[in-house]
Amino acid sequence: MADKRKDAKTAATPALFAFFTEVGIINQLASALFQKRLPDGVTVAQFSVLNHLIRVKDGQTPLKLASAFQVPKTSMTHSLAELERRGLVEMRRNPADGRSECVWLTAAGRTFRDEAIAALGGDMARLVEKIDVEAVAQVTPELAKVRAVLDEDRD
Amino acid sequence: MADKRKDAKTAATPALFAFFTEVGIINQLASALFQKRLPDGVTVAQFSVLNHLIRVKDGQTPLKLASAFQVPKTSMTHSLAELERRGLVEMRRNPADGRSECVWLTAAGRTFRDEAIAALGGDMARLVEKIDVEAVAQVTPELAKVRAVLDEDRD
DNA sequence: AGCAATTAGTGTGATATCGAACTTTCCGAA
DNA sequence: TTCGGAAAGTTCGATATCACACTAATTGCT
Repeated sequence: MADKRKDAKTAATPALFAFFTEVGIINQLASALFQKRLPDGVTVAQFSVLNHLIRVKDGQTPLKLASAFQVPKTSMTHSLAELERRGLVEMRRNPADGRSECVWLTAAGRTFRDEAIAALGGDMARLVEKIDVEAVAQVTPELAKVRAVLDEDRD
Repeated sequence: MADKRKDAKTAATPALFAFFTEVGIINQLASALFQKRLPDGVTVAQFSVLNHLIRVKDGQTPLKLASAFQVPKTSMTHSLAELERRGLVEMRRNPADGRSECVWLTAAGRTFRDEAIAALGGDMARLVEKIDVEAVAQVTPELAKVRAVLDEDRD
């Protein structure tokens, strides 16, 4: 019985690996597509931060964001500095902790995010023609589950 | 009718965007996890090239690989130089075209790839406990379809 | 054959990302 | 309260990635 379970697990690994491989490729292609639509010097990474602040919540500390994105804090510092330089986010003192700051979205930041998504409209419309959106919508919750597991598993 | 179809498409865009967002996060977390298991200076990008050469076929030109990964050829040159420095791939003249070279896996390259995947064994076993692998295996073909569409759509 | 246009790859300089060491601030224990 | 350790950011140096310009080789057209 234990053997049988172990075999099932061993057999499961390639399935997981194949899954992650597909995810990786899709991400690569989608990111490249997205990158083309973003204005001049804005990175997908920078947009992702902006998007995260809207999707989840703004007012977070840089370290919290670095942890959320699983990147070193130095990288986050850099991204945030660029976003701030563009006036898309604002750094304010953390009233609860003098060591840290909080990242707040500006009105320009929210507008920028909306416009960036809108700029994808043409691509999305084209893809919708070829992709079974309903099927995609159905698998998304399963992806969210996997994401939650990975998110909880790390560190 | 036309309006209805257009509405359906407009409504589909957020669904697609949500899907890509999940894919992006999963990729980020999985890559970070993978990166930790790779020996010293090997990047996920380099491993991906190695994996691609095995999954698809070796003997391809650097430009073909750059196109496959949607990265500039200069980046691919760099990755390949590093892989060659480590003796994981081998560059040979292209008998059919004097301008280009072909990338071939070495025995060490194949071994390296297998060991890298084996090094993930512990993580995979842990994840298998928490992830519904059967569900994941079922969505993978759908991901492959999306990947194929994106792959065909570009350029 | 000869020449223009195309293609494969490299060299260079700029930016992104990263790890390690350092500064400042906070927290908890004596 | 004071001091040692932990935590948040920054600075710095190294590597990865990228865009642009260039060289070398091939292809196609006449």
